[in-house]
Amino acid sequence: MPLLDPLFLKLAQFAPLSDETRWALVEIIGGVTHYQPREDIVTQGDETLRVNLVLEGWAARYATLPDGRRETVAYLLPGDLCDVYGTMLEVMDHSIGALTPVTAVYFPASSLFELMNRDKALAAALWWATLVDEAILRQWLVSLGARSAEARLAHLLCELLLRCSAVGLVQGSAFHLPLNQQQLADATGMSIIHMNRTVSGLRARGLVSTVGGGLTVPSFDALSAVCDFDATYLHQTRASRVRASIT
Amino acid sequence: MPLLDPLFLKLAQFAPLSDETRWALVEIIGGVTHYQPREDIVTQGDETLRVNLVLEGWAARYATLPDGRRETVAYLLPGDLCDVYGTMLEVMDHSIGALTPVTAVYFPASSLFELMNRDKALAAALWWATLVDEAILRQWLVSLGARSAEARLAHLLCELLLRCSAVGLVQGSAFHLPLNQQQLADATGMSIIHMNRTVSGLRARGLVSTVGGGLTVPSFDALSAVCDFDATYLHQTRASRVRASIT
DNA sequence: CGCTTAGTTGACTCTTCTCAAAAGCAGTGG
DNA sequence: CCACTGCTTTTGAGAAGAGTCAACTAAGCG
Repeated sequence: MPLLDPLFLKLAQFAPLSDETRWALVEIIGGVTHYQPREDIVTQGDETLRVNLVLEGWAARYATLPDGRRETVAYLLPGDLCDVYGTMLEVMDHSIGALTPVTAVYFPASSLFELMNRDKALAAALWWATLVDEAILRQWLVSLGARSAEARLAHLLCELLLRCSAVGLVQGSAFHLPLNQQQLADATGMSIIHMNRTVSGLRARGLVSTVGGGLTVPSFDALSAVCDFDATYLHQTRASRVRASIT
Repeated sequence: MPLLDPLFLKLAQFAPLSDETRWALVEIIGGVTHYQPREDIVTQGDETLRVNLVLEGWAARYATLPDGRRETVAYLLPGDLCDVYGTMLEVMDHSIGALTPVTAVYFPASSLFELMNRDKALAAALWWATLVDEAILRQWLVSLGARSAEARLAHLLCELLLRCSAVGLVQGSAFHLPLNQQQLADATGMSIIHMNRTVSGLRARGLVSTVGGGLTVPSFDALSAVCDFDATYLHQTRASRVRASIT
């Protein structure tokens, strides 16, 4: 079924799912929902009875600070599941909101658990996805703690390019990112003004271009050089890394 | 067995383990190892065949940058397991090193998986621990992205106080942290000099004191006020939160 | 008592933030 | 077709935060 293809493509980086598993997943879909930009998919304090899956568009995990500032701690792309094991914690300690128009489905947590109990290959693939999410979180921490503003942005773009590529969202050689500078600033811990100047810096060197909203990366290799990007932490298989290496 | 008590105390925050589970864990211990400060417990690139458990002392997950700088992305305290599901990824994408003298045991990953398959209560408790680790990672990200240096340090200290308290490492009302300023700087993305000035700032206000190495926190409440600390993300049960609320 | 490590302080530089305002760019309605 | 509006991007200037270099002090240890 094409509906869940982004998930299947993503998990195929670890191991392809069998047709039986795919059908079983389709059968336990609880519903499809559309979200507008800025709309919450899950809000801090919500109970964790559903496992959401983004199919189209971009979303973000974020925390809101007492002064109203928003800090993004993860991006969710098509194929990304939100909190497979979330029911282990009673409530969400942060929110998930749409950044662009988003189409998502959800699975009842109980149905998904039941399926994972029967289907060890699926369980392993979802563990893998959870661990990669954690590795991404660690890399973001390294970025904020130790990389310059420019390297921080470049590293983020490299990561997003590879993640998008894995789910078939990179056509040809250029990668286009549908986020505005405020959204990028929230994720990199910069003010929007500094983000603007950082973008300008990369653009002046031809590493990104800004046409029609968002950023476009013409060459992965050139960009990865400015931030010593090492893709190991994404734990993609060799096959998918080769597919991703379109520069 | 008192040996694994830190782990049992930690997991009791989610749900107490049965005696059977405790004995089963003791039986699959693969070995005990001691580490000196600066010594690696696991090194980037290592295969993930063992699951380490810290029993005494402090360790840290860290990444090394091209310029030699070290960024700490997590602290491991007594009771903390390293990468229960690590075998899902082929190699470690970062290192784990001792900060103080450390005593650790390890479980062969295969034995632990087998036990978790039989013992759903244990599996659930370890999932819980993994999810809390991820929540901590997100909070560190919020700290680095959006909090001031002073709030960053205060938030870290509040977190460590509660985590230590949960495993019985806080005696009386004062909490002592056996880390030096360089180690704290590595974890908060500051230079050691700025960490020194930040510590001085908190000390001048009586929020921490420095006697005989490391930091001591006399009052949790006073410190939590300077960083708007909200302990929800640690997902401790009410019982353990009450126990932890010694100020 | 000298050695080593950790903590402290000062001076200076550079990154990044804040405030403020202008410019570019849709979509809307007259 | 054009003014109007709201949103995003861009630019400037000054201030604050944080890093670097360098030197000095304090504390543990053989």
